[in-house]
Amino acid sequence: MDDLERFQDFLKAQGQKLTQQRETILRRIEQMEEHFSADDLYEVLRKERKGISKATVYRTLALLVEAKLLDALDFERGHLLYERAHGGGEHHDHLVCIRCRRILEFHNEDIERLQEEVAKRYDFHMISHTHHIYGLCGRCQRKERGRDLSSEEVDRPRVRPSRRSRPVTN
Amino acid sequence: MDDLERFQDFLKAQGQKLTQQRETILRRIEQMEEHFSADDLYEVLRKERKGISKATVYRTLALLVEAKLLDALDFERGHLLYERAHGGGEHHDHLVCIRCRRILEFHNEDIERLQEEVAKRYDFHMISHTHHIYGLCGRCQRKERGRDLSSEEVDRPRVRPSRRSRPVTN
DNA sequence: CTACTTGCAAAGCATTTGCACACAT
DNA sequence: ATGTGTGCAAATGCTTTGCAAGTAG
Repeated sequence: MDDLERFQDFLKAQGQKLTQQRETILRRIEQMEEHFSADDLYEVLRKERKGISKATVYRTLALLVEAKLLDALDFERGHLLYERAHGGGEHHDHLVCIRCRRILEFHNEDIERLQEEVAKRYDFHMISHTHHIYGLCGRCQRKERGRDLSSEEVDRPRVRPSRRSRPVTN
Repeated sequence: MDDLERFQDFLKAQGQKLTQQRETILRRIEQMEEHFSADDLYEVLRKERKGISKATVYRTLALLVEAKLLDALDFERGHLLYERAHGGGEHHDHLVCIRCRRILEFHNEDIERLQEEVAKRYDFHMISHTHHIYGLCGRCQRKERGRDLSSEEVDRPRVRPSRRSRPVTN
């Protein structure tokens, strides 16, 4: 059972339809890079003359998240990023390079377990979590060599966005 | 040395001024609840007839974050929340109740250590991190008793925001 | 058939910005 | 004085929505 069937089942289950646009979008997503924004996807479709509106892109992405075929991630203030869902499998978290915006994934069983304990200690029923580590990836550390890494520009990303490179928040 | 002095020093260091508005805002923040949005603060000031514009509220919050007197948090898609910075002290993370929006704080040294290891393993220079656990606080779990907790309404917060209660993303 | 979808343009929201005026130092 | 800061309103950027027309089942 592939994603398309899964999507169709999901849609049928709520009396919704598998349209041309929805199918096109699902297929195109299979070839997107790991993390993409609604606009990234819209641009790709537009360049390929698929004639799908931005509204439909947004609506379909939301459906795919509901169908658990995509996960929505929220590291960049101002817009969501999507990634293919690792089908019920292992959860993963992210290392986000604040310089080049590259995103690495990690999974650590010990951390997963410890956070369960934390939740229990607070009488908290954990449903999901996000764990983002912000910093410089290997490549960017090397580029930074010589520059002052502790300067606020890196160490304290500002809240006031610079529109070019988004700030990192806690 | 209190926050006001610290802020003044920070401002002076960059040739900026401590204005009436900035002082009023700083003082008012000391009486805000733990986590507040720019708009929460603006509303309070407006009700108290302080005559401070929204633009100034935003500009001042950004300054306070730069001055490390506030931290900006980003759990809710669409707007930032601020909290008083725990002066250089111990970092903490958050448990966010998706039902009542209450936010609890936690600190776990083991997790902190493990994530350092993860970063190292990926040749990543960690600068900051965020770790948010979403779920139901004890109070809301009890209220939920009898309802179907695994229903998508709770288990799979949708991307499509309901405008009233914001969705949770990963 | 007929309810669900789409495209378009307009609306929303939180936040930022341009500008003329006001104010700390 | 003079460079900063402020209020206002307009601009942004991403995302959602209303509505008339199109389409899947």
